[in-house]
Amino acid sequence: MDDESAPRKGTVTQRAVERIKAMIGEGRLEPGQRLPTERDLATQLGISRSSVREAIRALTVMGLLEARHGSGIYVTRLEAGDLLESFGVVADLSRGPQLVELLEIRRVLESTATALAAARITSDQLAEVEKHLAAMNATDDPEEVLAHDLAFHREIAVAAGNETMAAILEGLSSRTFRARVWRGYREEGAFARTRREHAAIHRALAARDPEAARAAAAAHVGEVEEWLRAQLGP
Amino acid sequence: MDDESAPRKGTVTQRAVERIKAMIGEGRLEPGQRLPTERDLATQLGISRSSVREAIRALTVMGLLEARHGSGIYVTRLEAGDLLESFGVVADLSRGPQLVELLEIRRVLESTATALAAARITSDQLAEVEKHLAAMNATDDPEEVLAHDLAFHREIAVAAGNETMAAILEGLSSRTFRARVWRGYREEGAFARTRREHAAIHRALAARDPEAARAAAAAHVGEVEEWLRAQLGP
DNA sequence: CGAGCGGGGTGGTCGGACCACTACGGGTCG
DNA sequence: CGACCCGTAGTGGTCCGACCACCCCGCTCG
Repeated sequence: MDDESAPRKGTVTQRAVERIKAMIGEGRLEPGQRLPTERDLATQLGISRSSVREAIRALTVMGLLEARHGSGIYVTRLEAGDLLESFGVVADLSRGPQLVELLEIRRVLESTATALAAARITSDQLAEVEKHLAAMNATDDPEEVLAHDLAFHREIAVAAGNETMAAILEGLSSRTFRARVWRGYREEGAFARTRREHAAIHRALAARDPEAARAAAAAHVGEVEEWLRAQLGP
Repeated sequence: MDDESAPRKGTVTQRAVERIKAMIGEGRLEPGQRLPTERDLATQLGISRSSVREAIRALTVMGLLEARHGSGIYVTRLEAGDLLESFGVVADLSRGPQLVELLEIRRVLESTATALAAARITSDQLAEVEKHLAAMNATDDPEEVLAHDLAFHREIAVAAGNETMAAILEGLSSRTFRARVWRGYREEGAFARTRREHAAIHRALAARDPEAARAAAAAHVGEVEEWLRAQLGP
């Protein structure tokens, strides 16, 4: 005796996923709100706890829910960062030509974000960018350089004012992704060139020059892109 | 007595996810390959079948695995379409300002893709685009118009030659997403304008003019973007 | 009044049973 | 001889009940 006429399509778990997703989509479940117990959900949906758990697992991976051991299940803030967290696996698992495609996308988005940032960045944010730029140039530890490199671009993406774009770029620049590509790249004397490119980006930001910023960012990513393309060619 | 030193961090299921993901990342599991049965995997990983199932569910949502009832579990082709399938939920669940951000991203990517398509599109692909353009203008059924509209842009994205970008745009144009935004948009006499914009895009493609194509696509998405921004403002 | 310590409730894991479906092969019929 | 049908073994899908690990909150005791 269900409260609703149960759709007969798909597996039980899939139906549960759709129903919970719909509840969130319709606003019946607010961000941050706590869901009923797994056991209660099982009763309400008329399915077993195992199936409920799989549905929750699926929604957790999608970034809609968050399970806290011993506490309960909660709806995430539903912000870009939450929903695009799993986007990074694409970058981590892509290979060959697909890596070039990803860099092409990153070039487009990164140049746009940098241009927007040039027009909107605040003094505080600019200071933060400069901090990472200096730290990047002050050390030779590849790990630390990479960390500040990531932070450098992340700060710029945030300054662009489009959180969703920043989240996507975050995924496209995930640690393992860049580590994989740059391992070979950096060994070809690209270190100095990278510094110059970063300096150029910073200069354009400080000058509040969107066009220069767009060009500098596109060139920066384009360098890596071209190198990768050459690696795959022959 | 495990075969490997088991990392002690995180839940059992999460560890299983990481291990299987790593196997795929390292190439030990090829695309299309069949995995051991859930029962065997449980034994090999030293965990219960329930946990294995949750791990598989997670990897399925990520687009890495595909479970076929009665047959087995298989690695997907690992192409952009598989991995970005769940990307659409972002578009379906975003609201308010986040919708504008998504349209901003779509404008950037769509204009780039259309420009690339103008340079690379084949005669066959162009004919396909024209087919959807004609079909779109030949009917008044909103459902059918929307379907051909989607196909129109999808064909262009494919012609751009970047499958990953096409997959992202596919998610950014998901059926429910556009239906939600356009419900109001279309009612404001935007129907005719949309036709003109589509015609302009097609003209630029036929003329193999990337710059014109970029501008037409940017204007097309920008129209909706501005309308949505205005809706949210006051 | 505060720190420590429980206990109840939550998600996490486990094992085993059964169901639904697919794939494959042997048997049958034309 | 070949195409078809059907049974069966094996797979993922679902369910159940038990127990574990952890968090939160209130109670107690110093």
